[in-house]
Amino acid sequence: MADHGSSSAPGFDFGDEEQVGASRAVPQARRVAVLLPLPLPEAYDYKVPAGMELGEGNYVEVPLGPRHLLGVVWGPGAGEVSDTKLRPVAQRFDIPPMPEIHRRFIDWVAAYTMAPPGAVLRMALSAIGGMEPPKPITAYQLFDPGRLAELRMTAARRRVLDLLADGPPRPSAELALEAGCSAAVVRGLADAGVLEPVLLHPTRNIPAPDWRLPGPVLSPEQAAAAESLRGKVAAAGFSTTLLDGVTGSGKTEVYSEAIAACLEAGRQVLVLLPEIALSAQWLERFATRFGAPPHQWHSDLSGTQRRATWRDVATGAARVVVGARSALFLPYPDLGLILIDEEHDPSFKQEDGVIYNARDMAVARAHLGAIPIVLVSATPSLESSINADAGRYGRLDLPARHGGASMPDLKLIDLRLDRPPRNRWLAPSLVTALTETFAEGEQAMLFLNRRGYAPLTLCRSCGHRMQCPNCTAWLVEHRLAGKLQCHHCDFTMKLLDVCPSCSAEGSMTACGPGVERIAEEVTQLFPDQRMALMTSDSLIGPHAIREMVRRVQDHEIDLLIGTQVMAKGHHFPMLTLVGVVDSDLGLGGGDLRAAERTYQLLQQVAGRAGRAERAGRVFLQTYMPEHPVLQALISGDRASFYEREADERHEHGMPPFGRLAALIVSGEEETTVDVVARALGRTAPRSETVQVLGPAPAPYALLRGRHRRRLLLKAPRAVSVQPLIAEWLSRVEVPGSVRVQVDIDPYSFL
DNA sequence: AGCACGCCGACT
DNA sequence: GTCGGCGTGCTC
Repeated sequence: MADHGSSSAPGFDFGDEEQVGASRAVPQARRVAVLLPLPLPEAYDYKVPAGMELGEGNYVEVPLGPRHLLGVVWGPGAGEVSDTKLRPVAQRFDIPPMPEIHRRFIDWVAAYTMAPPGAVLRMALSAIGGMEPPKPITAYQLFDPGRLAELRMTAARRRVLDLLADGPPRPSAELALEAGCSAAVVRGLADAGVLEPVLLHPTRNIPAPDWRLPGPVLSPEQAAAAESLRGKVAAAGFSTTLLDGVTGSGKTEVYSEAIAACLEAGRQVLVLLPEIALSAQWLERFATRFGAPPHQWHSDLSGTQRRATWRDVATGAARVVVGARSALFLPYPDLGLILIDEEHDPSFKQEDGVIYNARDMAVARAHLGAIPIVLVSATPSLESSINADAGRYGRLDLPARHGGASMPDLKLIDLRLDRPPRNRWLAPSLVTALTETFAEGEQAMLFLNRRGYAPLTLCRSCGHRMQCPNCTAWLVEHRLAGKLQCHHCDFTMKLLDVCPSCSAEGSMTACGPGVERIAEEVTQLFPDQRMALMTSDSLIGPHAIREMVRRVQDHEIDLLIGTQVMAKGHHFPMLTLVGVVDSDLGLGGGDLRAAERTYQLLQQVAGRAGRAERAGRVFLQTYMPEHPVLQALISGDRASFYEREADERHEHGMPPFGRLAALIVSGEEETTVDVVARALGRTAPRSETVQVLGPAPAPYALLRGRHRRRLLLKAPRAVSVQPLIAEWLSRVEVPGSVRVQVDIDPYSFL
């Protein structure tokens, strides 16, 4: 082949353009490989039209079948498709090309997650609604004062002209506002040729966070940790550090010093948070520390905001980006530091489409970019903790609560001894504690990780249970909405008076509590206290959350009842009592991760109590007070709990000591799904070291109308599982009606 | 991911 | 006899 002229990236030789004479006997079309945001197995080749200059990373518009798509030049054309089939690139967009490191990252994520590269590119591009530069704004300036003579002057016109006589060109709306007239006056002047329209290119003048501002006074421990992080940033090489400190130990202040150091070095910073929408307080603290807000990236941005932010990242104007997991896929030209706050949070794991854990992909991104990454948590994931102990990650501990506040006092309530009355859920001692708290004029919080009124509805007459027709799940009663609702698909139905099975009247009974039912109980017990529900049903959007947080802070509310949305990162100084209604929820099921997850969640909830100078009390209601998770929580001995969990993982070869991958086989027809799942089970790669378990019904064997089976592959750490799985899948015939998803490093061990 | 092509039931 | 269901396959 005659492509010996190709040069190294970035930029390469596309063909014959600079070749002279007879070195190339047959003129070939200049071609490039363009990656499209579709789940295609590879990039497609396109012809480069005469006069168009293309380099790797350029954003282009290309035809595909009947439509036109946005794609990215991924490299030189592979040349496997004949010239006659090639179609030309339609357009090159005039924006900074996708950085080389970002393209390598996309390829890496695709290879790791076993997703088509185009599917990963799709996540990276989903943000951009279009490639057009921001629309110029029409402004007006004085044009021809000579024409003033022949102009019929009015008072309104006079004011507009006076404004423009000593001021910059302004858009008509602005002029009209300042002159106190309508935009028609401005238009009239323009039509008369007195004013001249000029196009202003909007320069987004975003104040940059200022690293020079003095930070808060740090305790010696904080200062030492901050200095260590500053050192990592200065070293400018790959490193992973686990910053481990209890709620209130000042982790944010510490890692802010790393942000300052990175800003000082002139590089970009990415901060990933589990749910940016919930973090108004985080943003406020950032703005206070750095004198300007960071760029935000989350699902609630409008199209315009998204485009602007995307552009700011691409041009490097955005210095600090705070966002949910998808912010990892923005095209940073010069990323110098990544921070993952609440690194243990399960919401970093994306479960649909490309299945990936943003925390792990971020570590890979840091490795590719040779930059430091800091994982931050009060309750680190067992993986990160073990990796730190093994020396793969650095570890920085912040032991104490900063500012003198003491840790809350945790107590177990043994529900077998301290029994709530029939059809009530709060133990007498918890009710007493609530009474005391309200008497002191302080606030309380009741936590129950269950939305709705009751998780199960059954018929007292025949025992019929209300189940979702599309999922293996009970229908949850939402009494406030008057509905039964499935929490896994969009199925809802009205509450019934008559049993659908035996037609008995008035026999349908709510079983067990949800937050609404706890609210009902509390209203009866404390009719004078102001109470609010805080769940994902009642708080839609960041505004609702912000408003609720404000009402609690302003003490317009005495008692909060909520699910885990309430557990995240809000500081309520007057909140001194936390009651966990059901600490055992989540411990069942036999998942090896259940204990860890419950520990993290309850520790986080407990951290809500007593932030200021007031001591906090936490009561955990349980039927199994001897359980290691609960013992670890009340003793405060996290170390031995983690050690035991780590031993168990080690013994079973579970992550991070071994590797896991899950295959999820799904389809609408159960028998076909079973056939495929069994075929995969038969042909599974098995050896002394590699095991495959299953197929077994997936945790929700029926979800959204699709039957699901699951296989779990377990291999030693040293084994690269992707090639094994690729080979495995290639041996099994999968009909189009069945989908096989690969989940590398599944979150659930089931 | 779209979109077209392609074989089997209910309409004019 | 057609219109239309969505199963399979292609798009450089």
